[in-house]
Amino acid sequence: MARKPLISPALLNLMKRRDRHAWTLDDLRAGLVSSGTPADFSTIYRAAEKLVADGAAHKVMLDDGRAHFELAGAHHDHLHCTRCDELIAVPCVIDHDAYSAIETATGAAILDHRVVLSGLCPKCAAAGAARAAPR
Amino acid sequence: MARKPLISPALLNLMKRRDRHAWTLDDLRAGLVSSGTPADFSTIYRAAEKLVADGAAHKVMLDDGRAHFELAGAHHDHLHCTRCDELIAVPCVIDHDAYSAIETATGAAILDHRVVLSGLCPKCAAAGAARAAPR
DNA sequence: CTCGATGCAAAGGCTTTGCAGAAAC
DNA sequence: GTTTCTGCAAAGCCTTTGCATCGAG
Repeated sequence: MARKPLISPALLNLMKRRDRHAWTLDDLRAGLVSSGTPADFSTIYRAAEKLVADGAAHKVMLDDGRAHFELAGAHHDHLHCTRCDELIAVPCVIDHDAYSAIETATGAAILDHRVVLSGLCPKCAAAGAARAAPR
Repeated sequence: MARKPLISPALLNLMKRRDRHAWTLDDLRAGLVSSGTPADFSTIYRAAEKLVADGAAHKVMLDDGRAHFELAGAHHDHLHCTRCDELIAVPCVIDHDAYSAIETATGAAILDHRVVLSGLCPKCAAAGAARAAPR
């Protein structure tokens, strides 16, 4: 080894924050800046990819075409708020009976799944009930 | 109105083919070429977006960072084959009890969901059983 | 000196838009 | 003439990579 990594641990630390579950590269950079350790996109990108490769984080691609990184942990699904655009973790909603039924019926080998619910997060749903939902 | 659309109907026709469920812009262009109606990316893009806007098609973003278009129809989920890279339609695997439980528990307003199972499609699973799964 | 981490800058891949020409009315 | 579809070309947005540098061992 040759040089002590500064960004990777800073990223891990950042991603532990509870006010956000998933981070785009932009989010990560902004977070690093505000925590006093600004870094280049390429550095953040490489560090984030490394976390994914090491299994410490997951990469989720949303319909906005951007990658969202999150800490690895207990399996969960996602709720993408169409109003505030945040990605929130929710319990798994997969019906495992249907799941395995597909495998036996079709012969497919399902290794993993990814669910993204879309709608309003609790915060926006509450706000939307009073005001009016855009879009 | 002023000019008769050539590409939109050709797209719809193409997407009805049963040998493929979801189409990237590249797939669509290749399909149009082989059906004798080649078109520009921008034209295809605009026609596809129009189909989506009209509700005739859906746009699904996968982890490869590319948009996949499919005809709108009965709700279904997806299986993304990690070997042949195709996107296959499978029955819905959502547990609607868990689904609504989240809504009541968190106050979120879930409008839609998107599931992408990943693994081997039946064809590749069969092939993989004999040979050996790469990746 | 050697090797990994970092920043800068440029390249890539796919999507999206601006503009002008062509076709239907 | 007016409107809309189309192709060409260029711009954009993010992601990804090449290269030189820096710093710890």
